[in-house]
This record gives sequence, C-alpha cells and structure tokens, in this order.
Amino acid sequence: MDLRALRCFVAVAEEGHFGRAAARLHLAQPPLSRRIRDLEADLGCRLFDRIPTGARLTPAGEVLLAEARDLLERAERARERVRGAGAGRVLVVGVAAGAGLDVGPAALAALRRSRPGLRVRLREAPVTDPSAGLRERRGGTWR
Amino acid sequence: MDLRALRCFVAVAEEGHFGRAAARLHLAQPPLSRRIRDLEADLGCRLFDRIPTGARLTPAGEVLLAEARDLLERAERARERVRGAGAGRVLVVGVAAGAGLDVGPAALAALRRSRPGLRVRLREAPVTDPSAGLRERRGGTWR
DNA sequence: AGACTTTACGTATTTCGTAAGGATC
DNA sequence: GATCCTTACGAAATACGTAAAGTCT
Repeated sequence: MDLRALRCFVAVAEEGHFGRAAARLHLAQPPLSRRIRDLEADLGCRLFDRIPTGARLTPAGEVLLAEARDLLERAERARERVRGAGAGRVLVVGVAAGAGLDVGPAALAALRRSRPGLRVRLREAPVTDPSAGLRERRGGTWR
Repeated sequence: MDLRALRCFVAVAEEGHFGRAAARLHLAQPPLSRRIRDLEADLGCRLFDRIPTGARLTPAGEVLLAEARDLLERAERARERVRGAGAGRVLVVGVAAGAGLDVGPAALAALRRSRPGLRVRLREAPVTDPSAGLRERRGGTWR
C-alpha cells in the first residue's frame, strides 16, 4: 500500500469518475485504472462498483476513504513537523570581496543537492583571508 | 514521501547502521543510501549524522522516527479494517480431481497469511476443466 | 451511437545490484 | 589496513501514454 495509490484512490472516490480523477491527478485514465486495480488486488477486496456514469464506492471503499484521508493528512503534518525540527545547521561560505557575492548559482544548487536541508549563508571575505574568519576543522567537526 | 521510504528510514534508525538495515530490508546498501538521501532531499533536512560506526539520528530524524512509526502502524491497521469491511468474498480454488484435495498446506497457509480474512474454498475439478466450473468474467464482474 | 472503463503494447522513467571511490579511525 | 557510506553505471523492473477493445445505457 502506497501513499501515491491512496491519493489516486481519494481522487477517484471524490470525483466518482475515473476520467475527471485522472485529469485532476495530471494522469491518463489507463494508468489510473491500473493503480486502482492493483490497490484492490493488494487489499484483497473491491473498492469501487463500476457504473455507467463512473465509479461508486463499495462499503470497503467507504472505509478506505476515511482511512486514506486520515493517513494523507497525518503524512502531511509529519512532513511539516520534521521540517520544523530540521532547522539549525548553517554552512557559511566565504566569498572573495571583489566577487560581489556573484557565486555561481549552479554551484550552490549542486551543493544543496548533495547536502539536503543545509542552510547556506554567504559571507564576504578579503582575498587575503579565504577562511572568512572561520576556524580550522579538527576531529570531524568545525570549531 | 512514500511509505517504502519510511520503512527504509525506520530500519536504518533502529539498526543505526546502513549495512544491517539493508540486510533486514533484503536490499543492497547503495539503493538504501539513495533512498535515505532522496527522503532527506524531499523533507529538506538531514535525518542522520554519518558516524564511523554507522548512522545516528539528528533531532529532525528523531521527530520523523516517531511520526513514521505512527504512520506505518496506522497504515497497517487501515489495511485490516478495509479487508474486514470487504469480507463476504470467497476465493474458490479448483483442485484436480486426482489430487484428492491434497493441496499443499504450505501454499494455503502462505495465502491466508498474505491475505488475512480471505475465505478460501476448495472445489474438486476434472483435469479437463481447470476452471472448476467458474464462469467467465464480463463487464468487470464474475458471473 | 455515446459515455465509460479496461486491455494491449511500445516507450520512457525509475530502481536495483555490482563495482569503484572517499572518508574516518 | 579495516570498516563504513557514497557515487557511477549498466541491467531489470515498473509506470506511463496512445490506441484498440469491451460493456452498458
């Protein structure tokens, strides 16, 4: 059971229609249909009754709708809580005074990609002191 | 954020070691490392401090550990509730007449373990008709 | 016929495992 | 040197989109 599958399921349940749900998910209908089918196989019971005008929840589907909404909401809140707790670490980058803080955006992007969550701060520094006032690194930590 | 990623994260957090966590997940270390990396990128903050003996949770990681355990447990309970609501369904297994209903007990046990609540019924069937008398599927429903 | 979902199939993306690369003790 | 984790890269599995098929009103 996957959160993506649950998002698809909720969309179909709320729209009552595979086509509209697919559009809302920016997805084509066939992949959506397969996802629901796989979810049904995974759970071992059908979730929708396919009716001419679209799809209607089965009793099991009603149960899953409530559970799925709860799970998705909790997942989103968990994200925010973790992000809130993740503040605090800052990497100070010294930039030569003459460069005018024109550090390559590509370099910054690559750095953030390799160190997710890192907060980068720029600090101007004289060319004669590239350390920008930082101390030495000893024993694996900056002091 | 994906439940699979959370499972990987919990394994690493509990083992404190990427290698052991990978073994527990039946996965090689590099894919596990990438999953954690992607999860950190997704959440926007680091979850582990990589130390010589393995990995240690950051404060953000501690928060996520609690959230992830909660989410995974709720997801599992949601599964069972939905399956419970989906009861009333019976899987009929056709067995070749000559086999004397001596279907592998291990196979049945594995089936019931993977699909709790599923009702399995055995039906003897001639080898010439492996469908065991079941009808065709038309229009999305068995008749 | 009209509206809807499902199956078929070729393609693109993602994910995995093995091997090489750094880093720390 | 030993023990970790990470990056690189080729291969397998997965997911997607278009097109054709099937079902029901």
